[in-house]
Amino acid sequence: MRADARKNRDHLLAVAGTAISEQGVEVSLRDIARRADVGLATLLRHFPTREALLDALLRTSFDQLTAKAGELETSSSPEDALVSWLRDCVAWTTEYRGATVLMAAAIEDPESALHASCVTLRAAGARLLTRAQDAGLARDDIDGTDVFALVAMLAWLGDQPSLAPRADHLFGVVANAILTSAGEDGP
Amino acid sequence: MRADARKNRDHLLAVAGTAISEQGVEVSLRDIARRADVGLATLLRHFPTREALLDALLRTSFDQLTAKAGELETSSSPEDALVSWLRDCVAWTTEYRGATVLMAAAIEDPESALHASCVTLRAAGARLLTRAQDAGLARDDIDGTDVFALVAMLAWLGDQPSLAPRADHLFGVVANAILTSAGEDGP
DNA sequence: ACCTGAACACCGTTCAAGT
DNA sequence: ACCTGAACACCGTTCAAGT
Repeated sequence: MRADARKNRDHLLAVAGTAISEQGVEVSLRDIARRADVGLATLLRHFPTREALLDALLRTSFDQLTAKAGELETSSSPEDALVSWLRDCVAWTTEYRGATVLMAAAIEDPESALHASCVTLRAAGARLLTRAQDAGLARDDIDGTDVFALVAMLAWLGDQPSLAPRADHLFGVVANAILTSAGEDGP
Repeated sequence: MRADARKNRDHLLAVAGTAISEQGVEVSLRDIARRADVGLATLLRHFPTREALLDALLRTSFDQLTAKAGELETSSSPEDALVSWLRDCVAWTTEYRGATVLMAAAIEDPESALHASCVTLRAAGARLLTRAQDAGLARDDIDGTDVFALVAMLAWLGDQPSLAPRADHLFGVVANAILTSAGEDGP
């Protein structure tokens, strides 16, 4: 890549990051280009779709979360590892309002630029889940996709201004549900 | 209202209903007007915002759900009443893809055309919850807004094509969580 | 190679002009 | 009263023309 192109690309990513943190992932691409003092077509040249731009922005965070899962696997109890990793995932999405919808769409669309990252993330969560299940600490009728869905639901909740105040509390309710043995219906 | 205006209004509602069931609540208003053989400005005259149109369409269903809650309060056990009503709410939203986001926004925005309907719905759910709590069958650290949020989460899940297959299963997980006594952490 | 302005087909909003 | 075409300011996409 030519030096000027690299510079444009990096600058666009920086501007896109702040624009998205301000207005959410549906921010106008034209607006990002304007704020980066660059033609809209230049943005589209570097990132042909909104998802491609998101992927470039999110990949670092995804990699960190995946790495974190690996650490927790050895450093914490199966129960603590799973719950605190889930909490990290949900907390992280608050930086990217609206990203959950894109991630949900990407998880089963191999064409999506976000697909690979989402699959990796799901696998990391699935490993922590399996570990907790093997220790008899998590219900065994759920799998990695269920955990992905539950995280997505809680992240979505945090995206809704009117319901966000309940997000922390309901995280506890859901986490508790995951850690309940399956088949035992209530008290 | 003049006869021709009434006719336009009814026709617009019918067309909007089918358009939304096909494409979700974000369908183009221009498209609805086109399919109704009416000027776009005429649609906007009857329904000044998208939410006003949604409200007119959803009010009937909301009233039915509220009435259903009243029936269940006397006809079923506190546990069955709550769970089957929640199931009805979630099932209903599959008709209106994307409506959950609008409902979440409306529940705390008194200016929204959907506000009153959402508040009524939440109150109906809250009554069923309280009844179950009084019988010692539901955790007592949640309230009507939490239930509204949980329903919204599950409805949102059904809206995501990739996660929808898990919606039924996770409904069971969440329902189970609601019916678990609070404070009792796992087995 | 890389960038860009301009044209395109869309969107929701608004309003003066018609019946 | 009610309806509507047209103008407006936006959006993302595409591409011929520039450097």
